[in-house]
Amino acid sequence: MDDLFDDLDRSSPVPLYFQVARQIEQAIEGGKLPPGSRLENEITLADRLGLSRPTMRRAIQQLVDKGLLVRKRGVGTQVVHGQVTRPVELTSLHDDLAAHGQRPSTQVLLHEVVPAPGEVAASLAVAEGSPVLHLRRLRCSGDEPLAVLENWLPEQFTDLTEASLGERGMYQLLRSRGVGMRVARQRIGARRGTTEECRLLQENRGSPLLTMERTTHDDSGRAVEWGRHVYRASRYAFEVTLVDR
Amino acid sequence: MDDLFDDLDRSSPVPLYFQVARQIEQAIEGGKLPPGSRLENEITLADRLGLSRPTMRRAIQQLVDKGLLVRKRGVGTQVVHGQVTRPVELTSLHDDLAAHGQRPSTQVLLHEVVPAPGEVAASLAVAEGSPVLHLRRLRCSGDEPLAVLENWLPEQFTDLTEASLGERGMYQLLRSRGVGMRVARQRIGARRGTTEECRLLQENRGSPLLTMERTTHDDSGRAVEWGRHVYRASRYAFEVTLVDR
DNA sequence: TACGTCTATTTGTCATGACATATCCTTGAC
DNA sequence: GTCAAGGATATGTCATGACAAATAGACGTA
Repeated sequence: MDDLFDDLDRSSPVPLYFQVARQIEQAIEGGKLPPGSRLENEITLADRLGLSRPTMRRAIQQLVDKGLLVRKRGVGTQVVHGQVTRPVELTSLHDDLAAHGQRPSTQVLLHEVVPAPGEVAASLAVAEGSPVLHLRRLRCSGDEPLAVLENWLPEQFTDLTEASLGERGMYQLLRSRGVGMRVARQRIGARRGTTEECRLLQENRGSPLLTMERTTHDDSGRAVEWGRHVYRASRYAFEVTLVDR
Repeated sequence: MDDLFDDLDRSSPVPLYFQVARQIEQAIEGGKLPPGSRLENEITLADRLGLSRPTMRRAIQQLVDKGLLVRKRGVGTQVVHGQVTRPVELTSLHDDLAAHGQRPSTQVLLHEVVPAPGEVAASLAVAEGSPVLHLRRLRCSGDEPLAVLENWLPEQFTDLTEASLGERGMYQLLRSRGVGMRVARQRIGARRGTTEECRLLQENRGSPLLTMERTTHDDSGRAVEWGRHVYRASRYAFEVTLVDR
């Protein structure tokens, strides 16, 4: 019980609360903290690690937000029962696939700069008619088609090349240009696929598809991207963790 | 700019950071803080309200988590562009509908206590074969059917009556019994509806439906409920806000 | 003009200390 | 034996103080 933690690196740029959170998370994944088990109280833990209580609290809170821990006032902190799943985070489909050991590939179906139509302009909060980059891509995992991704990006990104989009995910490209994406609002629904969508995705005509509409904002609050995606319902699902605070 | 805030009530049981967060939120909704506008720096704000900086930070952070604000080190805090939507929270469909002024109603299709099948037992983290309450309900909004809700609850809730479930939402019932729900993991997908589902939902045969599988845990980390729901894709969608921290 | 440097501003991280409050368990009274 | 009161324990809230680091703008130099 006592050797749950390795030493902390106070010279590292990685914040202390983050180092601690990761160690607790690993302890949970590794079975050292089985589901339902109780953590020591935060004051003792902080003491043992030579940390202040706020720092310790922040580490624990981070895992509560991830849905791994549950706290109850006057009682303590416990590990949540049940299998640990991976929640959706602010990543792209491309990154998700790569992280799961898949081999993502992309085929650019459409790549054009057009004047922003009304709906697009409203979602991106740019002037109607201002130049935007309109993309339509087919995303595959291995040999299997997985999703049709349609996106619009504001003027500052109209120089993204078709070739670069074929190789690296859109989020990766944006990040490498120094864009700090912070918030995304998604709307997840379902509908029958169009004939063309089903053809692209190698599904039978009229198959049910999972739809996702998303606006992503950067660290200045400006819209960076608006997208309408359709996924093969037979191969894809969204996972979400909700926490009440 | 200066009269953004009402006075704070230090005797109220509502935490100060929460009172502040709500006031900022109202200022955003009311247009006093338009999209893209910058907040004063947190030290000044804290001073003006007679608060400490950590408390002010916590208020702001709460709104960042909700996707309303965006912060950037060395720069400041800004209001996110774009329409403000309501993210899904840890509420039931019943509560959601009621909050939107709809008139939710429920028809209990099935209400039985059965020995937990393997899959259910695993999701609820109870012994296989232990008694569980198995529910199947049709949820309507006004006159329109909206979803078929199938749920399993562990032994301690097997005494929930069919009548009570017809009147109040399941989450409401659980809360009134002192259950503090804290974490839920959802998996959102899509598929074609079965013949019976489509009949219940008054959809054409084979219509696409939005599916949701969910496990809810209470503040002790124990599973409280496992559910498999199907929603009419033509009338329902999930909204999710993701924040990168 | 163009470029790099310095500085002011702002958020990020961390420590210490205090009191409030929910919960559980023990103890004691009836 | 049952119920109520009280204490122990843990998390929740809040204040104060300090330093680190990223950013943007001003300034000076080539």
